[in-house]
Amino acid sequence: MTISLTEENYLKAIYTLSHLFEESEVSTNQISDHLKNKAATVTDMLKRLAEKKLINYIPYQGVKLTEKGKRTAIKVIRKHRLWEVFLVDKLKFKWDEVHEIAEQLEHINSDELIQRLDEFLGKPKFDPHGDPIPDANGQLNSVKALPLNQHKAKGTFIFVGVNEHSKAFLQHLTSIGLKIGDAIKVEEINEFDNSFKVKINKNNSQFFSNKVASNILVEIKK
Amino acid sequence: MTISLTEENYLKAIYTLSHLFEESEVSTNQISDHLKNKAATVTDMLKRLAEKKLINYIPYQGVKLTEKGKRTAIKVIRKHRLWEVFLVDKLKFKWDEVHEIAEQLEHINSDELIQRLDEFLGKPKFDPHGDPIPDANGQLNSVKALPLNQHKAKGTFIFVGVNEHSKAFLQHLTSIGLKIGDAIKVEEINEFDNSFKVKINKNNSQFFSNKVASNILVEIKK
DNA sequence: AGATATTTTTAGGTTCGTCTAAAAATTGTC
DNA sequence: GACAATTTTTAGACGAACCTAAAAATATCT
Repeated sequence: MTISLTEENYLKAIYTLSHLFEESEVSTNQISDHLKNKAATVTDMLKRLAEKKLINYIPYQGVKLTEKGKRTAIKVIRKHRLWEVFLVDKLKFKWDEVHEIAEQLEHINSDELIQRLDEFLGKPKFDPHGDPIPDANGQLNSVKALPLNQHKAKGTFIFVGVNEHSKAFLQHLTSIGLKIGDAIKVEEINEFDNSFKVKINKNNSQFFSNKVASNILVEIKK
Repeated sequence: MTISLTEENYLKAIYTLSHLFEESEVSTNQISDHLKNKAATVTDMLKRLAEKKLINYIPYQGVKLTEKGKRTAIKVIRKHRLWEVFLVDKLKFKWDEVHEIAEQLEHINSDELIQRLDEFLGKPKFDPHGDPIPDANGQLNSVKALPLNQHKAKGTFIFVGVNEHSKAFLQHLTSIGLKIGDAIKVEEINEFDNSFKVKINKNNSQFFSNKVASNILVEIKK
């Protein structure tokens, strides 16, 4: 059974949406917003994916991926993230330039290719935005870092990833001089708007709105 | 105006077929054989390509690429060959394993990607089968090497490319120990069947049927 | 609980890329 | 030059992936 490029994109969308908080059912409208398709179009596709046993679909009740659907989605995500590493590490693209190209490359079909690409890149564990890369068996580094704004106390953190992948946000981080791996020392938390005054790598003072802080994933520095 | 993956494949097919001998018109049946589609399907597509000014099409008379069509076809060929170099040089695929994957990769759409890939690979002039890679302006190294069987005299040649890209043929060449760049010394030409007795790199004696010799492109060794 | 608002599905239509069967044009032959 | 063979096009159909408009189911609000 073959899975079309479009079907792969639906599976990926369902996977992503179902993991936004804890694992949950996904509604037709959520998918339609995410993929910018009409809800009627989504319903059509959900029926076909259910036919193919890639999702469990009960009309009006939302959908969940089956094991098979989940495997397919994770494989696409693996490919996407590996290609992003290739584009940044080998072709020297900036981290805000690779998403659209990886959206195309993720659909290239060849297990051998992915295996060799993975080796060529040194079996990376994270993509350029800090997102974990599933291994060949679909295992994902499950420890999810928390957004900076959920840490309610001052302290020093390591910037390990982003929650938002838009060009605008990524370019903003670049422009203030923040990259994956940098240290972020929280010096003040403003109660009234939950904004943060921080120092990046000891010498670069910056101000983060709560919105920015909510999209910066950090680990506590040991 | 966007050109679909399918349209790109038709343009590439027309380009390839029109350059088999000297530049010539291509018939509906030639395309239908090459792409393994029915002639009726080809006719439909030719009408659409003509609409888009990618080909000149006169019913019953065959087709020719317009300048625009030619540019598009050459770009796809450039991408195909660059990706083949990537697969062989960087990912260590064998030369007989890369065609199908490159058929997919050739449709990835990003000028920036191709430019950077070209640089990453060291701006190669030939792909792993010895086919010339068009430059960014679509210029092709026009000096076409001749098949070994068209040289009617003994002498020493350099193996620079193949006329036939099937897995079976490429594996055959590998199995007899012949690779691009090797010297081929013609020691005998048999008149009755135009077969060749040769020596590869001074110590490897081989026998080439005319069919094999017709698919091996060589230059005279200086 | 009943009325209203929202979400989701159904019904019917479009374009792309394919097909088969039949008709038309071109080519080859005597 | 007429008839046969071959090539090509036309006509009509189908599945995939989208759409709009309308109907049905579910959720919300007093």
